Amino acid sequence: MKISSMQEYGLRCILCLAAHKCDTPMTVREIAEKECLTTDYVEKILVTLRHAGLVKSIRGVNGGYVLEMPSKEISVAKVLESLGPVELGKSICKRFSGETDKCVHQGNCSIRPVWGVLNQFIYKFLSRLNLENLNQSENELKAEIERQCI
Amino acid sequence: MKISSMQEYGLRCILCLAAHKCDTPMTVREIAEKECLTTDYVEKILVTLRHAGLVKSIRGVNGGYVLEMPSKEISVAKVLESLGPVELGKSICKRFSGETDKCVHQGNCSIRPVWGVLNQFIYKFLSRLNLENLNQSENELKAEIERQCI
DNA sequence: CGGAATCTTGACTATTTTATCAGGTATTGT
DNA sequence: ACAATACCTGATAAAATAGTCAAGATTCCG
Repeated sequence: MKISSMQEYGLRCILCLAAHKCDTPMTVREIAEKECLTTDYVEKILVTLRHAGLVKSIRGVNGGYVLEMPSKEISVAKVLESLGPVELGKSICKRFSGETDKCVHQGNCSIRPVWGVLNQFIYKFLSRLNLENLNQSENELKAEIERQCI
Repeated sequence: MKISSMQEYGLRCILCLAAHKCDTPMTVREIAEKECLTTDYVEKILVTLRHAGLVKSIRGVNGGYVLEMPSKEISVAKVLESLGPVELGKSICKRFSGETDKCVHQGNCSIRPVWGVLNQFIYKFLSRLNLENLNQSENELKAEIERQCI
C-alpha cells in the first residue's frame, strides 16, 4: 500500500511554491535545489501539475512557476489526484489476470467494501487539507490534524 | 495510492481457504481456478503467506493448504502486511533522489503527519477486520463496516 | 516399490513505474 | 534583433513489480 513517488514529490514541489512568499515566480532550478531532485524530474512533475490547472508557468527570462490559485484553495487531494490514482483498490478490480476479462467476484465481492470505506475516509481527509494547512511546522500541523480528525 | 496486486490477490486466496468448509485441504489448483489466476502465481502467493505463518501446507497426495489458525484470528492487516507494506508514506521517506543520502525534510516535514494520521486509521481499521468478517455477503459486510466504523 | 499428486524453489521474462537526457520552442531584457 | 533564460516534449535508460517456467522434493496409495 503506497503512494507513488510522483505523488509525494509533486506534493513537496507544489508546497515549495506555496511557501514561496515573494512575488517573483520560482524557477524549476530553485525548486529542484530545495528538494534535492533533478531539474528534469521537477520539470516533468510541474508539467503534470500545470495540466491539472494547479500551477501556471511564466516563460522567458525571470520566468518560472507560480500557483494558479491561492494556496488555501488547493487541497492535498487535488494535488495527489492529478499525479496518480488516489483510490486504493480501484485499479485491481479492473486489472484481471489472464484467463477472464472480468473480475471473478463481479457479482459478490466482500473485499470491495473494505477498500470502499478506506477510500472514502482517505479522500475526505485529504480534501479537507489544503496547502496553507501544510505550510506550518510539523508539530502545529500534527496538533491541528489530530484535533480535527480523530 | 494503491495496494500491490500480491496484496489484493493474496487476500482473495486466503479468503478462499477461509470459505472452504470441508476438512480436506485445498489445492493450489483449486484456488487458482476459483480466482482465475495461474497455479504458479497462486503458489508464489501461498508460499509468502506460509512464511508469515498464516497458512500451512500439507504435502503429497491429498495435500494442499489450510489456514494455520481459525479464520477469526486472522486479521486483514496481518494478511496484507505479510504480502507487502501497509503503511503509506514509509518507503518514500527512506528513498532519496540522487544527491543526498537523507530526506531533505528530516528536521521538519509537514507531509509526515498527513501520512501518519492516514496510516494510523488504515491500520486500526484493517486490524479490526478478520477473515470471518469478510466471509459474508458484500451487502452484509458493508452494513456491518458502516455501522461500526463511521 | 513406483508412480501420481502435490508442494518447493529459484531463475527467468514481461510490464509498469521512475528517472534521465537531449534537442526544441517561447519569452523577455537590452 | 538576438542572446540568455527558462519552459516543453518525446525518446530512452534504469529500477521495481508482476507474473511465468521448469526442474526438484515429499508424501500417499496401490
